[in-house]
Amino acid sequence: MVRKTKEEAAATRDQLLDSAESVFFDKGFANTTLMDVANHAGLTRGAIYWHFKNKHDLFEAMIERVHLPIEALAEACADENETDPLGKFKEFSVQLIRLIATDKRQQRVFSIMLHKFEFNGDVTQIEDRQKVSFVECHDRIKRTLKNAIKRGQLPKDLDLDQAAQVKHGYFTGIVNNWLFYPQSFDLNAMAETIVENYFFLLTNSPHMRLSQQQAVA
Amino acid sequence: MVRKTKEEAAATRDQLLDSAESVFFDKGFANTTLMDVANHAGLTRGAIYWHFKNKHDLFEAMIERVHLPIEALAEACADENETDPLGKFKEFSVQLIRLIATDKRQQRVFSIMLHKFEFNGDVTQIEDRQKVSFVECHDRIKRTLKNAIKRGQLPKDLDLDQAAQVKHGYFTGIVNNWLFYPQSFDLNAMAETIVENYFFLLTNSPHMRLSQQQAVA
DNA sequence: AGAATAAAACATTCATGCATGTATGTAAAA
DNA sequence: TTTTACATACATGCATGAATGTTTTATTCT
Repeated sequence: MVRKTKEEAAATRDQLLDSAESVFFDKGFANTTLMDVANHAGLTRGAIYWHFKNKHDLFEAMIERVHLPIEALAEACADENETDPLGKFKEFSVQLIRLIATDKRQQRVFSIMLHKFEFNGDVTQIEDRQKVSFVECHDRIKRTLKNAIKRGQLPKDLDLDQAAQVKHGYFTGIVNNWLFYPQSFDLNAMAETIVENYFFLLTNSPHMRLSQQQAVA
Repeated sequence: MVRKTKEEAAATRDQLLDSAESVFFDKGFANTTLMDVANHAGLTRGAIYWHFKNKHDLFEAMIERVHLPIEALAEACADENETDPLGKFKEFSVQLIRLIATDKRQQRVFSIMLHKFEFNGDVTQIEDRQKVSFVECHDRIKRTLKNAIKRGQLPKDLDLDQAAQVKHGYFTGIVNNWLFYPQSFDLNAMAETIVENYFFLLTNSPHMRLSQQQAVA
């Protein structure tokens, strides 16, 4: 039983990615063998080396599979022509938290990224990719907030950079903690409150505004 | 040149811990060899196996060295007899961020914990230790806030659990992001603003309060 | 249309290197 | 003389990557 058709081959590839998610989540990235992944899929290492260049290539493919659709959603919030950027942003933020809180696949992949994978000196490709996402995310938030200011939804002297930094840190921090210790609180139930608190800061906190000197400069 | 005196042996142990910090930070935990650590210290693996049980034991010792003093400071904030718990808490929070922002050793160790080490199924000891710290930290924050409420520094209907969760997530999230990408913003400069924003939420955000039903129950 | 050929989609086998743990050696301190 | 504080040497296992094998599908030639 070799040489499947194109669709069967694609299914095999997905199987391998599913296995990678499962095994990386259970054993951690560095600690899992490609044989582990292959066995879990009922295949051999030969299949992995056919579909992917190596272990890191497999990892990147696994990340991309869940990362791309989320990025598309986030990008929609940052659209200049969006007439309710703040509302859209708020809605997206709650949805994303809820998604992570309920979808097993998202939980596994995010958990792997945050707690079951380590950055080491020689594999800069993955770290670089993460940094690009990091910067893009920060930029997207800033564009969204800028549009919200333009449309009078947020104060004009809002410190955009800080607001973006706080949003990114605050949200990922809470998700990070929950993924590390899911029993510690109910993420799904807290989703709205978490988001509301951030937007409360945006509109009300004097510490989120540009200082006089910064505003002048 | 063997058989040093007690003090020299202790110095060797510290050297090994220093090397571990440096090499783990550069190459990641899983990717570094005990020979790497030994070589960096100008010693051999024999020295490591004398002072530590194995690689994980070395790791835990490295963590404890920076963890213990910080925990002691945090515990002081949670003291019931503290007359200004909120002020102490705020001061400590700023100091901790500043410490991480300026002290190279703290940066390395925290960075290793957050980005250069992964949890794998078989080594539950380290993960369990982290979870204990996690719960202790959460409990400490709650005790501190409770004392602050008792002394009229915070509203009585503050949602303690949520406030603790937000604090932990928000702070570690921002530090996490900065350690991952230090060039992205100036953590030291932002320290006070970060903290002020959290305390603004504590005293002003309606979403940080217990809902009527929760308050009754 | 049927045969021949190529190429896809894996499985199997092989060679290599390297990290770990342990066992043993050794010199100085107690 | 024993024990400490390491260094050196050894045995083991295992994961990787590449090489080769195998079968079926797709393509081309006649």
